[in-house]
Amino acid sequence: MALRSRESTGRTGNRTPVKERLLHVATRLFARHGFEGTSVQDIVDAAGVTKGAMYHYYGSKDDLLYEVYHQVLSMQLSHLDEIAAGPGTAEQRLREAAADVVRTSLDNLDDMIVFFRSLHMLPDDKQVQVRAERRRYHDKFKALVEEGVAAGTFRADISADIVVHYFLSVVNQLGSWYRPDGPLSPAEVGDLFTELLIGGLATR
Amino acid sequence: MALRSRESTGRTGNRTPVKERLLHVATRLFARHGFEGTSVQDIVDAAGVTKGAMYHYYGSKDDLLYEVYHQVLSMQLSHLDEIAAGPGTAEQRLREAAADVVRTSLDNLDDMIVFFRSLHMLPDDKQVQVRAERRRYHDKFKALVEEGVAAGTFRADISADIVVHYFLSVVNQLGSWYRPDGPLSPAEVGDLFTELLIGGLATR
DNA sequence: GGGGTCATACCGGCCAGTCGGTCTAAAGTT
DNA sequence: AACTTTAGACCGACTGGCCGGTATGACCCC
Repeated sequence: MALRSRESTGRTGNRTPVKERLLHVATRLFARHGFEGTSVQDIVDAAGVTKGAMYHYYGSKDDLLYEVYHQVLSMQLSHLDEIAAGPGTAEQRLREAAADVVRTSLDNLDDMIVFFRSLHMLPDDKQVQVRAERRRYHDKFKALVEEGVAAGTFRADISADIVVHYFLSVVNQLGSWYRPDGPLSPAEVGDLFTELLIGGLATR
Repeated sequence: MALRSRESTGRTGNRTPVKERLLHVATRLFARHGFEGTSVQDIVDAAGVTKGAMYHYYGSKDDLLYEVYHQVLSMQLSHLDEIAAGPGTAEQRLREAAADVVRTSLDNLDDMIVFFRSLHMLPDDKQVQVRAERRRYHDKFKALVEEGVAAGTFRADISADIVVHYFLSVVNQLGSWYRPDGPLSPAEVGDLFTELLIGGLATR
């Protein structure tokens, strides 16, 4: 053996670093078979390494799961920060934010599937962290809605909290019905859902 | 031993039949800890019986899970059938249907939590059955939307399929944020969400 | 005395995590 | 320039525990 053709890990022609490769295949497997339905052995097999490698980079199987959450959450939160602080009326920025969160979720469908299905498998302390991040997103989104209400653009008889729960539910469930090979692109779905949201919010 | 104080299963003063009690505690535990996070031992302990009892009434752990789905789905489908066939305009009936599905879901929150989180744990054949039932619900709901579009009440530029996915997502996610001890009753949430849906659908 | 209703003991399999070890390449050392 | 040391990257056999499911038989009511 030992024909390890330099360039680090060989076997298949896969050249992405082991650590990221592990996270990637783990996300995929978690999405397909669930967290509990995926053994560590499955993951390392799919990544073309062994358990030693995985436990070298990650402290536990839970760690891997946490990384999935952290990655997608921090990405979406930074998007929202940027949009909320940008120019435009409250309605314009809410439209952007809504379309963006749908689009990015559809672009990372596997992460979303894992997200809404396996949160409860995390150990309590990490679960608290995730919920806190999620809450920050929720509140930021809510602030946008409240701005629109204050401006008279949106109806005031439905609390912003409920509206946000309403719309983020739609986002979190994307993975349960959307098929990438279907007729609608992520951007199209984003636009349609944004329309439905704004329509429901608009004052008559 | 053998101080079984008649009245069937004794230990605690619980008098509901064992079979239903098992399903009930199983639902509760599945909702709290997930399907895979709940062992058969946990279930029978909580029900105050032993494994012998459980495997007497149910063929497997999966069976228990399937019962949860079947129960809530058939209930909601029969509701929808009745509403759709009832009197009123398309909009009126859609309002009723939307409010009802939210209300009944909130009244059976544990079932909903299990529902959207553990479907993938079912063996393939049962999963197919559940999806078929779900599809019937989806299609019936969709027909209502299409009726409203045909009548000119709802906008025609958003496909009914997307609208149904949109709203049922909201329903399926209820378990992830609603707290029974919160400020809103199930009926209130139903009304608010119905408003948001109809508003988004209405022609301008 | 037979059918329904459970209890108890037990098995085989899987699975997260561990641990000692190997390989390699860069960093000192002389 | 050869030689040693060190540290990171990764391997893979092993284990201890849990978990779904089964086999067998006791108890009770008709």
